[in-house]
Amino acid sequence: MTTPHHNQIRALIERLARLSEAEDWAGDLNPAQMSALSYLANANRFSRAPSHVASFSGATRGTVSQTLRALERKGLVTESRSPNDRRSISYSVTVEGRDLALGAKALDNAIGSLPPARAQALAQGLGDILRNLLAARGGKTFGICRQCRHHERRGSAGYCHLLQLDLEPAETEQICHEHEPA
Amino acid sequence: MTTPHHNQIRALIERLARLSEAEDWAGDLNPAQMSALSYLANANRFSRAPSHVASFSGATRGTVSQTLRALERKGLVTESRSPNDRRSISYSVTVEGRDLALGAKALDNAIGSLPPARAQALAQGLGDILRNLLAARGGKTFGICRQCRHHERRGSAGYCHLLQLDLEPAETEQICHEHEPA
DNA sequence: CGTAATAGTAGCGACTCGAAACTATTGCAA
DNA sequence: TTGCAATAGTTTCGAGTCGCTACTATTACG
Repeated sequence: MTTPHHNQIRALIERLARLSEAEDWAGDLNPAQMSALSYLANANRFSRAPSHVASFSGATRGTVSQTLRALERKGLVTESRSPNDRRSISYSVTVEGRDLALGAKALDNAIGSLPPARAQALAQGLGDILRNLLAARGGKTFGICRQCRHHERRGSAGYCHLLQLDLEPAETEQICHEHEPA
Repeated sequence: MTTPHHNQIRALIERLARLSEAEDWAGDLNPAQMSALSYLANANRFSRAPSHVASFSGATRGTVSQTLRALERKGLVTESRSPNDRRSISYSVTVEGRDLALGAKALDNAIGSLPPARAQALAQGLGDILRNLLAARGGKTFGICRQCRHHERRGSAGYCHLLQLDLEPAETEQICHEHEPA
């Protein structure tokens, strides 16, 4: 029993994303690459493996593997194997990659014209939808470290009770694949 | 001057769309095909040409041409050439295509769980963003006939002052490529 | 009339997509 | 300790998207 409103909102979300992605092509990247690059630029050091990107984007590991190779060929990310677990790989974003990932897009400007109160309501509503969707499909939340159940604030820095690790101030603002809502 | 909030909202929109599109693949259609099919299922008889789909989705005519051929091979749309202008083509959605296009998606359920007031605010905010974005890139609005500047209501039916045509009741609820906000 | 604009198509190369089959490493249990 | 299962990532495949450029057909207009 979905009212016309639900279809309308879904249509809006998908059309906005499609128009926004049409812009990515101009910058020598396609949407999947931009999405992966943007994720890597905001993820902490425990969350930059191909499988994390796959889980975040809803794609398979095989597809993500190719996307990351494409990004590496373009000099936007570099791969580094872990000494602990020699199966796993962590990708780092280069300076060029960071510039590309953090650049402002036309959609940002369109959002920026909104009154702050409306933007606030929008962020909340979209956040609710995302949580509902992830709950339904059993996906991870990929939230910000600082807002995690396992996070303990220590001044400007922090501590993760799950990994039992001290966290630098910058790390507490990054995306973590272990994130769980408080 | 984009505040962190703008990036966050854009990230939410793109992630929601990406997760939603990941579902389309399961149903033998890819996101571009589903988007085109969904558009055609809701567009009026003046707005079902390849160039209209291209303008709506932000893709090129060449790309859309191939997408529509794929949909035709799958028996979801049929092409019909116009007797008036023999250059132009109008696509119609078959019964199978309509079932596929109008089926509910997981994202709809996630949206359906929102309180009506929040859903209302969401639809307004997203609509504002879309209008801003289209104004910036000079795109058409592709709104609903009934909400157009050229529309005159005549009982349950209507009249278009631009095309100087009588409109059947069902047509006044469809998407029109000539749509201009009131 | 002829030239310009419009509508759509064809072919190219790079890439995504899922699926399935594959290698290499690590974990665990008998 | 040995052996099997789970995990992490890659490879290959075919279908299809993507922008791009070059192309045909039709229509509009000066």
